[in-house]
Amino acid sequence: MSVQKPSIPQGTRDFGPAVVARRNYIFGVIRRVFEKFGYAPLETPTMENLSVLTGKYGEEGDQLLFKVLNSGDFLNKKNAAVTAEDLEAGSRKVLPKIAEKGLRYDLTVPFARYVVMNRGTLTFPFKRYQIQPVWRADRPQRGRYREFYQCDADVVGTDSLLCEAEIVLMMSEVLNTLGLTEHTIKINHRRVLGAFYQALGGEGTEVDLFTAIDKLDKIGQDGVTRELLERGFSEASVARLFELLSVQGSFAEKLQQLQSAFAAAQVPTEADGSYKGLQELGRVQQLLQDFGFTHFDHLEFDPTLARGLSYYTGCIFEIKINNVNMGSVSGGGRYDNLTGAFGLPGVSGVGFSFGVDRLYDCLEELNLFPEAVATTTRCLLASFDLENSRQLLPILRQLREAGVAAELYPDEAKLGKQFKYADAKGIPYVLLQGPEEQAASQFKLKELSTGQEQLLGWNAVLDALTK
RNA sequence: GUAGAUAUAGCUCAGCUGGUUAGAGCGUCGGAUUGUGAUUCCGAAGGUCGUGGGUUCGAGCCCCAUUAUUUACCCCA
Repeated sequence: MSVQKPSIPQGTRDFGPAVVARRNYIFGVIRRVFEKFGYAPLETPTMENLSVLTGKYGEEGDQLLFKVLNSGDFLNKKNAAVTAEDLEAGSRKVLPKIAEKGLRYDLTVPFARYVVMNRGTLTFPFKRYQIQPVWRADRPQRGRYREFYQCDADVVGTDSLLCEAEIVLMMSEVLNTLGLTEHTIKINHRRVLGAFYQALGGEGTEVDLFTAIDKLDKIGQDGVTRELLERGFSEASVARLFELLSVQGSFAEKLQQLQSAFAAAQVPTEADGSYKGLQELGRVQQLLQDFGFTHFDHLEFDPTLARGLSYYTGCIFEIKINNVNMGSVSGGGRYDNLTGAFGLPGVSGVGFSFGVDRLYDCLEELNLFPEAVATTTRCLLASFDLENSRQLLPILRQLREAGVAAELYPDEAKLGKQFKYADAKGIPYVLLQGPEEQAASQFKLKELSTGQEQLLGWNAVLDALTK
């Protein structure tokens, strides 16, 4: 039998020790911010029933679900789960009979399911964060993986715009703590997009309009124009749209300009004469100001921001790192009827998600990972021979009892090899006690970064390693 | 699903219009140094050139197929 080359599935990765340490650093920053804002941790199963997942992400999303094959021989003649007629009818008919579970596609839908299942025991408003991997059967490419981590924070059970404001605060704090200062937090409102659609007089479909608008910064005005004309919008409407989108200036100025533009286009208002989308965006900005938010230069009202997920109904968010060519590292928004699909209507939720894998790629490209964090071992005990190793074992124990991460080189090897090992692993100290030191009842401690060696008594060694 | 690119040592890559025994850097291992890493010097191991077929006196190089990887579109974190 020939030896096969090992491999891992497309779009998945191994994470070596150094990478895990740096990923944990990112997780730690995000977790601390979430907890500081009062969010509690939640974990849900890797697998959900397909009935929970399907139909929540649109037709494309359903195709990107990883399905888990049922156990058992479903083609067995007796008690066959799949009949000849099923096979005749095609995969649509066969699939539900051979797969009833799937890997989670995001963290929001499992969260909604959890809320509905536990509604009796939860205290509302319920704030939860969740840091777990999700899977998508996508074509991998730059910044896109088939298995990746999301870090979600969501609130359900309140309409308060304070939640939206706090999302901006959390986004800003995480990015600044990580050193990703060249970022833009983009915010828009689904009802603003809706108003655009109304201002154009009801041609085409909302979805076509929104997905086209969303691409503006990517394919430019010409590209968007071409796409809209193909989708049945008139040239006059497209011209009108770009007039509306051309608003300039500060957050407040853009709101003001759109207010007048919508009125001029006779877009219907709420009973109180306002446009809800614009009004809510204004309130969020006001709340941030009252809180003392200081990074308004990184917050942008972007009327072209659309985002694909169809369930957003209020504010929508997205983060772009400006000095790295990478898709968005975070996104989110409000959904008025999050739990409706599971039989609990009228519960509003708002939340957002960080993509750790993309954040990692950004930090690496910009060289923003702090030094250190690499190895856990602080001190390597080097030995001269087996007898010496035996004598070092109690020393090893005492170091560990003192809380010093320490290891003894397990094989009989030359000192050079042992030092090389420490160096390669990033271990800062090497401790040894050969015949010379033993005679003097002392130890030799070498700090690899400086190359300095000291002859020390046991207490001094402990001092040096625990300080 | 659509389109392009790539595949040569553990890693990153050279390899001329097709011509002897396929190279470099890094890494690994050994030695210079049987009590000292990162630095220096010397040496060694390591390749069915992704796989299968074809053209040719001769193929890492040309042609066809196939697989894998990767980039872009769609969509998204």
